[in-house]
Amino acid sequence: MKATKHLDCEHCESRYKSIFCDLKGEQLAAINEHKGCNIYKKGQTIFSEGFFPQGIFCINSGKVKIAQAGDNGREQIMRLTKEGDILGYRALLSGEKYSASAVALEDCNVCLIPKDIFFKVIESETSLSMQIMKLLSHDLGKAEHKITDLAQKPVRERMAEAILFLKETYGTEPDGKTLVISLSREEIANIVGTATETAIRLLSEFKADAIIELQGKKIKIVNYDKLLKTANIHD
Amino acid sequence: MKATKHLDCEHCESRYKSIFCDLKGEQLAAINEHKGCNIYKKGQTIFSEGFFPQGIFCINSGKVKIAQAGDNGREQIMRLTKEGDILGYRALLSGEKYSASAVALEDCNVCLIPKDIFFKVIESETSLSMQIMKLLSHDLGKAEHKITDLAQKPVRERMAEAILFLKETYGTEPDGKTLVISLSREEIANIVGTATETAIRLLSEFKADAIIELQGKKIKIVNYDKLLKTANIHD
DNA sequence: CTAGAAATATGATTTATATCATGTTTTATT
DNA sequence: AATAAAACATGATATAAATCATATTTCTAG
Repeated sequence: MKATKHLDCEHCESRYKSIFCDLKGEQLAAINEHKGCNIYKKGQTIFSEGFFPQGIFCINSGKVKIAQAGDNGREQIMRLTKEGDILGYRALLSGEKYSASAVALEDCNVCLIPKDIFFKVIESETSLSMQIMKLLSHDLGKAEHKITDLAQKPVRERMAEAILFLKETYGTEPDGKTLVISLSREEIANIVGTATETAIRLLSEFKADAIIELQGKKIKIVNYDKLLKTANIHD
Repeated sequence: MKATKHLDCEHCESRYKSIFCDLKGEQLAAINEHKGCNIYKKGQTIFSEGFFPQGIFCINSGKVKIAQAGDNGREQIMRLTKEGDILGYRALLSGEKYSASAVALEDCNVCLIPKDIFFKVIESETSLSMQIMKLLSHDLGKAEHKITDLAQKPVRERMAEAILFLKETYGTEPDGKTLVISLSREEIANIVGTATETAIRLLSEFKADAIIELQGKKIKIVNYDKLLKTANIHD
């Protein structure tokens, strides 16, 4: 982690996509003045499970994974985030320790808003509270869906769903097929909730079934319909 | 479902344990005036997955399960609630359809606050927003923990954890050991995320291991330490 | 009070998936 | 460029847990 030149909130491209999109004037100025900006290199930890939050992080650029460590040490990836997303709000708002760690998947520019400033702004701006409630309840919906999946769906379906999720979250290259995000097989396994070998095997199977193509860590979806069918999603 | 006599919010015992505990005066009056009170018999559905919420439910008395239907029709129980808890806020706040159904586990007294009243009160009362954010982020933390559990822990450990969870949620009879809540084996399986037969077998095993005693649907924890150890919980 | 239907229990069998083992390729480091 | 280390790949095997099958008990409705 390394401090970097101050990124101005008012003209921050990422802000428009964030929960702070409606903020202006005094409140925006307060955040802008007190926040700190840092660069995290790929692989660096932004915050760690078990610690108390000191504020809330805004991602200006870069991708981040939020993962929980299971008993056996194996990580479970809960969420993947990108520019415009905020990090660490769950723990901050519930008054608990971080229940997961945030690790940069690539070089990131991240700002930290101190907690007292954040709470002050929340109190004076009802629309922000609403945005956060919306965000939290959406997250909760996703999490609950994942619970049902894990409890009921076979790994193959979950793998297909995970690939769709990666496409949805980070999009594709101009060809509309190759996923922008590059993850290790182990990380993919930790999204799906399976053993690394199983994940590798399934990806090979999908390739053999002409659903995807693989080169290195890059995944190209060559038969979207079949992938969708494999995921077995209803509604 | 059957309308019942109006329950007065101001003197509602359950309210003190709820997110509405700090409300008073005008806002409380508004809710009190516009809400409806209903009785749900055991087994009746309070709201159903896939529908848009019309308001928020307050449980005055009774226990309720919140469950999601998986593809195969099998239910996954997400949460269990009791008097003082509110229901249906996730969908209402995210602006989505209900992602789960709520079913009475016993006869319940439930009030419904229309959504426009609810939103009006939220806007005029910052502390309520904070309460809701706290509630949502706590729920989210629980859900994420469950995801890691499902992905990584064996059924036996999850079953032990589920029994501890039932004790924590609904408490015990005066003996301090017998769980107050009675669930079918199938429902227990749907909390743990396993097949009904497996749940039955595990309960029999726990009994054979002198961890619990069983009579009918009643579960008595006779060796709490061993149960805790079986659940294999750290921190 | 009895018949039928659920729910519970338990055994036998199958199957999905984890684990173990080993080889190959890719990536990082000196 | 050479060597080590990590990531990837794939086969063989083990095993946890699902499914299938069939009693038995408990609940429910007439």
